[in-house]
Formats: sequence, C-alpha cells, structure tokens
Amino acid sequence: MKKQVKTSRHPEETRKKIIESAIALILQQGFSATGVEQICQAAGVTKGAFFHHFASKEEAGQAALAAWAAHGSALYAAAKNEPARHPLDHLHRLFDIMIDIVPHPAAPLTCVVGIVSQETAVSHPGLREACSTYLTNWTEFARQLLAEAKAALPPRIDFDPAEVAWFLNSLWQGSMLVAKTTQHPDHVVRNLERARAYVDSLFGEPLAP
Amino acid sequence: MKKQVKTSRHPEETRKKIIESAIALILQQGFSATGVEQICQAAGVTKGAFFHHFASKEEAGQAALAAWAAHGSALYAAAKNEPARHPLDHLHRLFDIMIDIVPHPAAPLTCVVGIVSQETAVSHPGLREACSTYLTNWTEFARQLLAEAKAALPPRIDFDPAEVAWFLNSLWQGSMLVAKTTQHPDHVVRNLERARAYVDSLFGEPLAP
Amino acid sequence: MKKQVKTSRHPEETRKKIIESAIALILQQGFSATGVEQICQAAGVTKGAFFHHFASKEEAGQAALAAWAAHGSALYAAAKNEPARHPLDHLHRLFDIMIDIVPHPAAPLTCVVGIVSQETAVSHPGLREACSTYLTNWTEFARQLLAEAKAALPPRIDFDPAEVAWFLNSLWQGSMLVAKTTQHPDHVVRNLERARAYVDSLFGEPLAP
Amino acid sequence: MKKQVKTSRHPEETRKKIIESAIALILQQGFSATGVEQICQAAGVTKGAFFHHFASKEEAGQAALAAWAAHGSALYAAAKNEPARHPLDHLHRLFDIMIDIVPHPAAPLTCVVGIVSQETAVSHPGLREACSTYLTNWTEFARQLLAEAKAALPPRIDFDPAEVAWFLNSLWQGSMLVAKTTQHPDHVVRNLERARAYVDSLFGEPLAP
DNA sequence: ACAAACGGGACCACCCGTTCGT
DNA sequence: ACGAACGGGTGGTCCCGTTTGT
Repeated sequence: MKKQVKTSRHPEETRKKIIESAIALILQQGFSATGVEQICQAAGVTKGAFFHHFASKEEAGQAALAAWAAHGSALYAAAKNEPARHPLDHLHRLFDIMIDIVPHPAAPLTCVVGIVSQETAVSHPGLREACSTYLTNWTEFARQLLAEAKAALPPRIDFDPAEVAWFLNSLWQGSMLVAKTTQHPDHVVRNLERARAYVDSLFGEPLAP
Repeated sequence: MKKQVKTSRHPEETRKKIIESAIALILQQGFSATGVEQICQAAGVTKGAFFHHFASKEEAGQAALAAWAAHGSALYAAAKNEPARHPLDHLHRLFDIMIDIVPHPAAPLTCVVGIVSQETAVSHPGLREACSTYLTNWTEFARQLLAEAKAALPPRIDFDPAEVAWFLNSLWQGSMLVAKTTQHPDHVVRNLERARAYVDSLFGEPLAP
Repeated sequence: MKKQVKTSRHPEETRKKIIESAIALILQQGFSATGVEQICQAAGVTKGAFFHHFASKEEAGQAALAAWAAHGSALYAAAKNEPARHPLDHLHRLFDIMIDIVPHPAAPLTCVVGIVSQETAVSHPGLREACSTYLTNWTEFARQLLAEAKAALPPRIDFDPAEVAWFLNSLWQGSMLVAKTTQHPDHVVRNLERARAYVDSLFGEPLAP
Repeated sequence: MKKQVKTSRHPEETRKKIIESAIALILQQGFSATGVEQICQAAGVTKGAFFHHFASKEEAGQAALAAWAAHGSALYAAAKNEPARHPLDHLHRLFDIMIDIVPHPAAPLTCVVGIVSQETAVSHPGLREACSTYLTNWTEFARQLLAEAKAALPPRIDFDPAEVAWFLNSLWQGSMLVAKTTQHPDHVVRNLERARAYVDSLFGEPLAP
C-alpha cells in the first residue's frame, strides 16, 4: 500500500554534501539569504536529512565554517611542508599559495568567514565567535612564520609579528571583499604581491619590487 | 471608516529617517537579515510610507548605499581642505581622518558597502554594482592624492598610484571586517598607521614607524 | 520654494478617462484583480483625482458598469432606428449589430457585466444588483422586439417573449465567455447566426439556415 | 522551542479539503478575491500545509479546476450509462442531468471554469488554458452525442455537431452566469428545456415545446 | 538515516483609503 | 480639481523547525 522510498543511508556523505552545498551558497548569497530548503535542494537531500544531521541552521553554519577553516588551514600549512633554506622561505610560500588560489577556475574568491561574521555579528553571536577564532588562527599561523623569520634573520627595523600578521590578514580579507565587489580578481594578486614586497622590506633592502 | 491618526507630511525627513535606520540596521545584521518592517519601526514610520518613498527594499538599499557613500566622500574630502605644505600632507590627513573615525563612540566600524556587496552579489546585481562604484570612487580619490604626491615629490621607488590605492582600500575594508569580527577596533588603527608608514616609505626614508 | 504642480482641471475628462481605463482593465483582469492605482496609472491621473471623483473603488465600478451599459444600450438601440418593413427586421438588425461587434479590432469580446457580477456577487452586492439590472434591461429590449414581432406576425408556435429574450441573453453572455476562454471569437458569430435562425424558425418555416 | 500542537498526517485528505474549500470560495468570490489564508481557514489547515501541497495559489487553482472538471465529466458521462433505445436518448439524458443540478440545494449554479477563465485570462495564462481545455472537453462530449444521434437518425436539416455543441455549451455557461447575476436559477431550467426542444427540432417535428 | 506532512510565523509587496497642501 | 505623503492592513510566498512514519 504505502510506497517504499529509497533512503541512501550514507550519513557521512550526506553530511558532507550538505556542508559543501551550504558553503557554496553562502559564498554567493550570504548566510541569512540562504535557506535550509535551498541547501537541501543543492545537496540533493530533504529537510528530514538536514535536521537529522544539524539541530538548526546555525549549527550547519558552524559546520560549514569549520569545514571551510579546516580546508584553509590545510592549504596554508603546506607553506611549512619543506624546511626553509632561507629565513623568508616559508613566508614566501604562504604568499605563493594564496596567490595560486586566485586563477583557479572554481575559486570562490570570497571567504565564508568574512561573509558570515558580517551578517551574524548581532543575530548569531556563536557564529561570529567562531569566525573570530578562525581569523585568529590564520593570524597566529602567519605570526609564527613571521616570528620564526625574525628569529632567523634580524629585521632591518623591528616589528611586532602579531601586528604584521593582522595587517596581512586584514589585507587578505579586504582583497577578497574588493575582488567580489568589483569582480576583478586581479586586485587580489597585486595586493598580495605588494604585501610580500612589504614583508621583504621589513627584513632586507628598502623595498624593491 | 478607517481611522487615520495623523500624517507627518515631511517627505524629506521621512526619507532621511528611513535611510538612516536602514544603514544602522544593515551595519548590524546585513541587508537580507534586515526587514522592511524593522526599518520602519526604527524610523518611526509605517510600511505605507516606506513603500511610498521606495518601490522595493532594494531601492531603499540603493538609497542607503548612496547616502553612506556621500557621507564618506564628504568626510574624506576634508583631507584636501587645506593646501598641502608638504607633498604628503593630504595623504597624511586622509589617514588621520580614517584613524579618527575609530575611537568615535557611535562609530559603526563596518562599511555598508562591504557588507551589502557580499550578500547581494548574486541576488541583487544592482546593489553590487553600486557598491563597486562607491569602492572605485574612494580608490580614485586616494589615487589622486597619491598621484599628486608623486608629482610633487619623486618617490624613492616608482609605483602605480592606482595599484597602491586599491591596496589601501582593500586594507581599509579588510580592517573593518576584521574589527567587526574580532570586536577589536584597535586593529583598524594599527593597520592604518602601518599603512601610512608604508606609503611614507614609498617616498622617503626606508620605513621607520 | 514649493514647486507648483500642474493640475489639469478638466473634471469631466478625468472622470471619463478613469472610467475608460477601469473598463479596459476589468475586461482583462476582472474587478478585484484590478487595483485603484493601476487604473490611475492607465488613466494618467493620481489617486487624489480618483478618490475625488469616486468615494470608493466600488463606486468607480458602478460608474464603469453604467458607462458600459449605456454604451451597449446605444448600440443596440440602433436596431430600431429605421421602421421595420418586415416584422422581423428589428430583430435581424439586432443580431447584425451584435455580429458586427466581433470582427472589430478593438473589440473586447467580453462583457464587463458578466465578469463583475461573477466575482462580486458576495463581496459587493451593490455591483451584482447593478449587473442584474443591466442584464434585465438588455433582456427587456429584446423582449420588446420579440413581442412586437409576435404582434405583427403570428408565430408558427407560441412562445413567451421574455423567456426567449433570456435565452438569447444567456447565449450572448455565454458566447463571449467561451470566446474569451478559448480565444476563438468565431464561436460568437456562429452562435449568433444559429440564434437568429432559431428565432426565425419560431415564426417562419421550420428552420433552414 | 516552537510548540507544535498536532500533525494530521492525511495528505490525500488534506489536499482534498483544500481543493474543495477553494472551489467553494471561488464559486462565490472568484479566483483573485479568494485568499490563500481564507482557503486554509475554510479547509482547517495552515498555510504551511497549503504550500506543502501546492507551490502557489495558481497551482491550487489548477487542481481545483481539474477536480471540478473531473466531477462534471463524471456527472455528464452518466448520460451514456444505459444504451440508447431511441437515437436522442443520450442527448435527452444529458439535458436531464443538467436540469437536475439546478434544484439541488447545495448546487452552486455557477461554473468554476467560467469564473476563473474570465479573471485570469491575462494574469494567469495557464489557468485560462486549462479552462479552455475543460470547456473543449465538455463540447467534445456533446459533439459525440450529437454525431451519434445524427448517424442513427437522419436530421431534418443538416448541422455540424461541433457547432451545435459549442452553441449548447455557450448557452449552458451563459445560463449559469445569468442565474448567478439575477439570482434566478429558474432561467437555467427554462433555457435548457428550450435548448432540448431546439435540438429535437433539428431532428424531428418542427419544434413543439 | 531519511522522507514528507505539517505548524506557525515572518517576509516583501501592495492594497484601498485618508489627509493635507496647492 | 488635483497631487502626494501617509496609515494601517492584507496578500501570496517562503521560512525554519517539528513530528510522524518507514
């Protein structure tokens, strides 16, 4: 009598598809403009599945942020894969990694963290806090590289690694924001190259592109 | 039949109140999370009045963006109020103006343009375009100052004023994003000071904070 | 200071334009789907003008119905313009008039009375009553023609002129309804020709197209 | 968080209730004057349920039309239930069925198809098309009966079954329109009887009520 | 683990009508 | 006689989340 419906029964995969769809949609429309139903549709699942895996939309947002951050961390961590032959090697590799992201065809050229934190600062404090943490993590990573470089190579002029790291992170986030707004990804590349030259100038000769 | 309590009859003021309320709410929650009703309540007007002045929420958003941009332009324009006694005077004043915004108690520490463009890039192309224009305007202003400085004072190393202007704008936007996310406005000030030092280094001595 | 706006100051013409626009829109969308603002826009006036001339949307509807009925009555009345040389002349002319309406390019091929009465039967009893009156008027006109013919020419079989008149009116209204629905105006012509033949058959030979 | 009082869980029944309520309300007020909320209230369901079953008001309208047409078709089909002992038997039974509808206390004396098509011809083309189809279906049914009668009993004067079928359908629709407008259901009966006599006259003796 | 019916409440848009000004 | 600001309410749509069933 009742028709038997097929259930996929691959919980991990379902979760993953939901998170990926959520990320893709948030990158385009932001968090609040993205509906649960829409995410489900993109992921090819029903709301039943969604709310089985996530207690609320916010929780899915948290998962999306975490996945995004994890992916980013893995990407950036590659900067330390090989030992540094020159004190600035790791920093340079980090810039290279970031620059290499831009021309990639499927690159979103926006950051989930940046978007979500802006719209949820008041309404969903938990999300904003998570964003803050992820931003801090990135900064901490850059700070370490800067500190290590500073330890290995006395800078021409002294600087606070944490401060410079926030400077670079702000520029990174701002570049993606500008790129999405103006739809000119090139800005990101140029900004990053200029930032690299700036970092170099803290150590070596007084700035020469 | 219907009881009409009172009619205010101050169209310009009504418009202004709506726009200001919209700006305030967008800064907190973003565009799509801000409801028309909410704006009306904050502005003390009815939906009837709202939709008399604006055909749609998007149109109100456009007006809010325009007002925000106009306000910003006026602020920045003050950098050229007095003649420059030193070639870098105008640039320094621009940085001062931006830095002075931060400690102001009612300062939003976020930019409507930045927020709106992120969430509406796909859903409301018109808004994104407007944002792009306003970002470009700011950049053009900075570019002019840089070009004028470059003309008056040969830089230590050559640079493209437009590129540097985009660099500064990206940093400026990113700084506000980071500040809102981490809820640490100080980052903005430090980033701006570092940016000023960077600009100086393009002209004068090789960087000294 | 205050800008002087031009006011047309042609009350009768304004009224007329409003009514005409209302008729045109009602024919397309029905009464309740037609908004006051929409009527005003089509008429090139503002709501101020509308509510100066009509106390409510319903009142405008009444005026539209009246105008429509007046126009129709004038049209049909032409059937009696010339004296009848043959007892069935007036009836034939009435059919001719109705048939001639169809091919006219700007012909609506629907009847305001028919539309309005259907949707307002419950919500706006006044409008329905007016519609009923106008339908009755048309029927009365046809009844007179039938009665006159019957008086001048004894029918082959007796009939009640009022009954036949309602029969014809129902067919007339139904034909327009069907024409609008199927978008085949030809049905109207064929139905009317068949109706004429039927009327003839009441008097003369037993039906021959 | 939210309190969920109860969930009915009878999808087919819910759908049916919605459609029936929609039909009842459309018959009274027309399509556009009937609100979704109103339908829900009449059906005893929430808007959540409504928009789960129908993507839009129009889709519900389509379902209502389909249900109405199906009900009508079943009704009329009874005319062919028994074999025809006399060539005109089936036609006569069709007229009987239609006439029998009138005195029924719960009879609407209007046709959803007729109403909906008039108000949605422009705004909802899909609905108009559906109405056109249903009208055509009815006509086709009548045409068949006429053709069968014509095949079995050579008519006194030749006629095109399709044309006569449209004639009858127009009269049928128009009769209901007039009945609703004048609130005199008797017109329908009289018109139908006259129509039956007319059809008879096409075959047999030259008209005798 | 998932599907689908459903609850209730928001959303934006637009409605009709009033009021004041010109 | 008309224009425009405005009030207050409704309309259709979609939202997030709950619940029941498989």
